[in-house]
Amino acid sequence: MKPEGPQLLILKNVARFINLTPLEEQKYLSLLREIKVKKRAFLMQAGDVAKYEYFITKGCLKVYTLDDTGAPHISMFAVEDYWTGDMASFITNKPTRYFIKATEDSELLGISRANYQLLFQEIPKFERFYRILYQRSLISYIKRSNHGISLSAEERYITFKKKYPNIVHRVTQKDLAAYIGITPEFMSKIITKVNRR
Amino acid sequence: MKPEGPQLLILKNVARFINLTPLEEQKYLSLLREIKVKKRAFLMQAGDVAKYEYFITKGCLKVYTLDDTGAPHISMFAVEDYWTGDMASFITNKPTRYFIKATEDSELLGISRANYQLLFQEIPKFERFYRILYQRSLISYIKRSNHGISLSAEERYITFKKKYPNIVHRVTQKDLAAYIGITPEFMSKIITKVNRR
DNA sequence: AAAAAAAAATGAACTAGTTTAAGACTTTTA
DNA sequence: TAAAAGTCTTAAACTAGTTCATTTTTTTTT
Repeated sequence: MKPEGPQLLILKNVARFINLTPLEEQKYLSLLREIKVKKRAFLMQAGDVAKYEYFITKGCLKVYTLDDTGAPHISMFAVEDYWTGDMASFITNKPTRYFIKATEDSELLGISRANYQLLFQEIPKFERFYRILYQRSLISYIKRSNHGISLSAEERYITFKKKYPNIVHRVTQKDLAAYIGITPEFMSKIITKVNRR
Repeated sequence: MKPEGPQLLILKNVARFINLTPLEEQKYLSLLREIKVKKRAFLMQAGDVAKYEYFITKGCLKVYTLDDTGAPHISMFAVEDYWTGDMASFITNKPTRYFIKATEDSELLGISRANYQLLFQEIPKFERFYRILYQRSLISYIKRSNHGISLSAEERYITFKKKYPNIVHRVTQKDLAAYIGITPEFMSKIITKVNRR
């Protein structure tokens, strides 16, 4: 049986950094599980232990925490061809503080902790794949953590818009505010101001 | 010849995630270069291409950028047993926007781009080492990028103090302010306020 | 050990971003 | 398709953090 649709997408993603033989591809796909979530459904909630790391093949999800006042802080929007999950919980087996909620009907491929570990034994090349994947994520999170601290809200909005032109229109302004780190009211003001130019 | 001092420290750091044979240890150490920098000297300046990734065996350094107003934003303090550098520049070979400056006389071990790549060929286990190292850094940068956006300056200071009790006293208040993302004046106020309790 | 330079403290006037509240608009549910 | 729930806008009063200016304290240089 030939891989298709979602499978092709994840194999292409992996092929950015490592070459797999057809046999290895089969093996890899066999370690993944297909998951579907309806809009507004949760993939994970605070208190859960993260059972999977996810690759998104369709849709959009938001990853967020709630602070002690109950206000949400979004740490990422995950769309097609992105990886997501709570790595800390996934590798330590401790409860997560994150929620992952679909903002559209979505489809994912999940790898369980057991299979993630098995993967490194069976196809050691995946150490390299994840080494490079994490290295790249690290670069962008280092940048984001600097931006969060050093840029104004307006600058952060403009940066986001430039970096993710495809995502801006797919999420609510409220969620965008929770990502940028400001109130929805101030987000509204910024957007009015920026678009006026 | 037996490894000692700085060499022992880096081998111990690596041994957290992978086991090396004595021969592999020798090979690894042969790919590293010892570097010393005096207090206030630069290891890297904006415009340079990052030639090395560094492991600190002694001292303290600050990694920072300057914004368009010339204000510094510190992205990390690197002390003994920490890894640092500008990974984006190191792997893409493009000029960095970072400065790395010693805040104390410091000693480091550096690995060049060529040797970094050679390392993965000669001792593939290092893919695993870096996979785990980057995975862990990623977890802490994701947290930091959320904190930068969602916590008040006072909360960020308290969090820093709790996480790096050994570093707080080693850096100036001004540098701490540039790390937390506030003015030195406001940092001074926060410290007075927090210590008053 | 003195002079110079940098860091820290303090305060007053300012600005970016929050809070609260209310009305208009859009999407979801029954 | 009407009602309910959530989202967006606007505005006034507020607060966290900045800016600018001055003095004191600490560190560095000679």
